[in-house]
Order: sequence, then C-alpha cells, then structure tokens
Amino acid sequence: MKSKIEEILRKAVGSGPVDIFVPEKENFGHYSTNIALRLAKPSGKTPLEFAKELAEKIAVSAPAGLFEKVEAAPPGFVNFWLAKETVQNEFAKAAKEKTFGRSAAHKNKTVIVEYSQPNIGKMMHVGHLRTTIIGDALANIFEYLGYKVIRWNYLGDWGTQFGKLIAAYKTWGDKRKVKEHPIDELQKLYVRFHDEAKRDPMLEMQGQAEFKKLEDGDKENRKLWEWFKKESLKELDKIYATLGVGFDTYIGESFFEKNMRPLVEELRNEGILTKSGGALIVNLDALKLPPALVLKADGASLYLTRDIAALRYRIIKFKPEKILYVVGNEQSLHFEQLFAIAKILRMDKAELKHVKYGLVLGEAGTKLATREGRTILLKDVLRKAIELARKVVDEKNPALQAKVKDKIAEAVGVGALKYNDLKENRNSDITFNWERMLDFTGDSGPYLQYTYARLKSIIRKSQTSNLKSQKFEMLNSDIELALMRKIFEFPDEVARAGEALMTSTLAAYLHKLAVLANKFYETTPVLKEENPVRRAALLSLISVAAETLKNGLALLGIETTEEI
RNA sequence: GCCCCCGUAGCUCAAUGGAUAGAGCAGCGCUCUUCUAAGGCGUUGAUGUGGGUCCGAUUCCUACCGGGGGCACCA
Repeated sequence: MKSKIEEILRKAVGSGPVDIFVPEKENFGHYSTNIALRLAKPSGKTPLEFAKELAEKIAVSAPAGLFEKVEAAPPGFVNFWLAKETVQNEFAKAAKEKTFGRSAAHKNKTVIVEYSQPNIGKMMHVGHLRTTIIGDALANIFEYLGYKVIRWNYLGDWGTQFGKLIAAYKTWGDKRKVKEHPIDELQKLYVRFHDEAKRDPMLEMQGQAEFKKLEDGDKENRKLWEWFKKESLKELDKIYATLGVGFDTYIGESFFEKNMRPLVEELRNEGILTKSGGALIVNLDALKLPPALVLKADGASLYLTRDIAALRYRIIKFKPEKILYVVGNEQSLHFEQLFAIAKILRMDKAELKHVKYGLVLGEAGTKLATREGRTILLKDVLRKAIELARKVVDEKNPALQAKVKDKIAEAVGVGALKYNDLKENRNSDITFNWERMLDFTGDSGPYLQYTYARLKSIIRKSQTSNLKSQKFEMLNSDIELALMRKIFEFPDEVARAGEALMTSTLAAYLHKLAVLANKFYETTPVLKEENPVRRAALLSLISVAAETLKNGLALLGIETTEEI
C-alpha cells in the first residue's frame, strides 16, 4: 500500500524522491508525507499552501474510491485516509497470500551475515547472546526480502589464546578431568593462566611460544587444539539448539591459517608494510587511523591478518553484495582498520558493514571478562529463563500436559530473552539485569506469544476449519479496520528493518500489532457473533492476524505456541 | 592524550530533520458468572548544559559536563 501511495505522490509532484510514512496517531492520517515542507521553498509558496494544492491535486488524480480523504495539515503535511473498501480489499490480498510480503526482488544477491563467533575452549557468555540473536534475526529478514543469505559462524578457533590454553593444559591440566567436563575444565585453566600470568610474566611468553608452535605445525599442539575444538563444538551445539539458531558454515579463523604467508607477501608487494619493533604494520595515517599490526615479531599471525584473508575468501567465493559483521562496539577500531585495508587492496566491491551493538556490562556497570573469571554464562541465563517460564506456565495454565508445558516454557523463556534484546536498537551498553531479561509482561516476547495463543484459542473453539472467508465488507468497526491496516503494513516494516539493519523497528511494529489484536479481543466477542457471515469474516481476520504475528516473531527468531 | 558509543519519565528503553516526544516496569484508580487477567481501561511523570545551522533539532555541527569501551604484538 505504501508504495502505491508513493507512486501516486510521485506523479503529482513530478520527479524526485518521495516519502510516505505511517504517522504515530490516526488523526494525522493512515499515511502521511512531509514532502510539501521540503518542496515549498523553491516554489515561493508557504508549505501549507503547497500542501493544500498537492492534496487537492491528488484527490482528483488518485483512483476513484481509493482514499476516504486527502488533507493538508499545518505546518505542511499531506495526510491520507484510506477508504474502508480500500482497507478491506488490501487486507483481502494479504489474507490470500501465504507468503505475504516475501519478495523475489533480490534473487541473485548474496548477503553474508557473520555472527555469534564464539571462542573455542571458552563457554559462551551473555555477550554472545546479542551477536547471535541479532545476526540470526537479520539473516531471517534478508531471506524474507529474497536475498541468498549465508549464515556464517566465524569461530574464534585460532590465535594466541590457544597457545595460552595449551600452555595452561601442559602445566596444570588433568587429562581425566578434562575428559569428564571438557569445557568447564578448559575454562578453569584459561582463567588460572591469566591469574598466574599477572605474577609470572614468563607464562605470557610461554603461551605465545605455544601458539607459534601450533601455527608452525607442531604435532602435539595440533592434536590438543583439535581435541579442544571438538569438545567445544559439542557444547556450542547444545546452546544453538536451545536458541533455535543455525548456520550455513562454521569456517573460523583457523581455516585461513595457510593464507597467512601469501597474504603478508601480498601486503609487502603492495608496498604498505612497515617494520615496527620487529612486527609488521600497515600504516593508516592517511586515513587518520592508528597503524594496524598484521604480523607479530615472532612471525605469528593476528586476528586482523586472518580477517583480511577471510574477507578475500568470501569475496572471491561468494561475490556477496553485502557482508554484515555483527560484532560488538568495542571492536569498532578493528573493523575500521579492516575496511581501510580492504579498500587499499581493492576488496571493497561488497558493501562491508560493521553491525555494532553495545556491550553487556555486569550488574556493577563494568565490563565482564572471561579471562578474569567475571562472566555470566549463556547456558545459565537460558536455564534460568526457561525454569522461570516453566513456573509461570504451571501457575497460569496448570491443566496442560507436562510435555506441552516444557515446550511452552522453552519458547517463552528464550523468546523473552530474545525480544528484550531485539526491541532495542541503540548502540548503548546494556547493564545486565535478571529482572528485566526475565520480565514476561508488557512489551515483551511473551506478550506477543500470549496474543498469538489467545487468537488461536478462539479459532480452536470456533470448531471451524474454513477460515477463508473473504467477506471483509462485514468488518467495519474502527478496531477491525485498524487491525487490518496494521496487518498489511507488514511487508513495509520488514523492508525497513532490512534497510536500516535494525530489528527494533520490526519489534515495535509487532508490539503495535499485538496491542491492536488485544484491543480487538477485548471489545469484539467473536464466538457470540450471531451473523454467520460476519462470524466467518471475524475468524478469518483473527487467523491472518495470528499468522502475521507468527511470521513476524519467526523473523526475530522467536517461536510461537498454540497454547501458552 | 587521541578515537568510538551513549546521556530522553523514579527505572529500562523508543522516536527515517517534522505535527501534541512514544512504550514497558514501578506507583495510583478501575476491570475476570463474557473467546486464556502473561490481558484491557484510566492516571502521574522526561530530551545533561551552553552556543550554532534550519521554516522546523531528541536527531545535524560545536564546546563543555557525565557514563562505557578501544588505542600494536589478545580476540
């Protein structure tokens, strides 16, 4: 609908960009534009005059019966109200299409979304939640918009940290213990290493040496590394299963190990390498960036070096239109440097975007650090959320079967965590707060899931299988029309989320949709409706509203259940 | 010191340069013999400070104040 009005508007104003938006309040129209405010000046008219003329022009030129009215409003808006019939017809179209809003417009375009990126040998903590669910949601959105999406879990499976882990294992490790609880033990070793390294600087060098050996192909270190990686992946899979998140590839940093030497050669040939304190750097003064270190004095590679190689690989192999790096704010400099070097190496054909987000800070408001043992484990957060959800289900809906309750608890617990994060768009840091994360009321995941379940409950009780009524002229009340309009805004909202790389606008839209659905629920008794034609139309409306909620939540990676 | 992010209601967050700055929580008052009260209705309450650009600034520029993060051999 939005694009249709834009087209009409474009015809009326001639050329140039036009922009239609849905105003906050209905008394400013169903759709609105501020174009008169922008175009009035060169015409010598006041914005309001310009808007009035534009409104009159459109009222005449628009297809008959499309609008109920088109009005100018101070200081110079043009507001559009759709006719009832337009709303009903447009809704009918949405109701007919199963894949409403899904587009094929970008069929041949590839987007690589890099997200989650856990480190092998360490447990995932709350910080990983943001990258994992934001990345997953963006991947879903781009798929919906018709892109070919590559979901890339770029594992942190290489680097000095493994030298440190290997050194720690060799010094204090107990093979039997590690076999029993691999990740717990490895994490303990890692923390101990950093703890003792504070007192014993030799340890740090030992760690670096072990990594160098690993990178040089030392058999024992290689074996240990493989073992740690295997165990880590098992652990990670459990978390991803709970989160309902999947990937197309787990190719991580270690994959690019073999590219390090040629890459350094290439950088040398480009003439952009400088020696500095034994290490090799790329000077980025011209771009007002600090120098980027690409090879350590001992000849071992670095995160950035591997990232350059990974970028090269992706561009050659997949020819993506965009690469989205869903990584925390704290790595801004790293990506500025990476993108700068990409430009120098002429690897900037793809649109490279650092999709950044604020840090999750501890309850004290400071950074959580695994290496110092200050961390909140993701598995604990998930477990706690699901347990709490289970308690609430028991309270609210005790009659359900235990198995059903478990399923609901998982959907609700995980949904609450995800929605809580995805509804926010700010780059600002989040201070970790159990209460807020596990709030199941108000503008929350469970609220949307609850709305869905309520709607489905009506349909179940109606004992009708035919939900295909198209007699939408029977639906005339303000709330019914408002709900229909909100539903067919769905594709516009998905497109907007994709353009802005933002999940918050989509979450806000779904919340508004749910508010309308609940208002409808409270004010319109459906099963008591005596007119069978209207009853069928109402059921059809409920069915489409529920589907839209379900589809929207699915884009955010949130499950819905029939009962809650 | 330099760079990045942020500062909106008591709290946690919204607001593609536009209209009367939106939600949720907490508070207060209603609302379950009616399709799930995880709900609905009502109500109290906010743009860090000073300049600037603009017809119009929470949004852009600038200075300051405050919080968080980063700044070479971690990732």
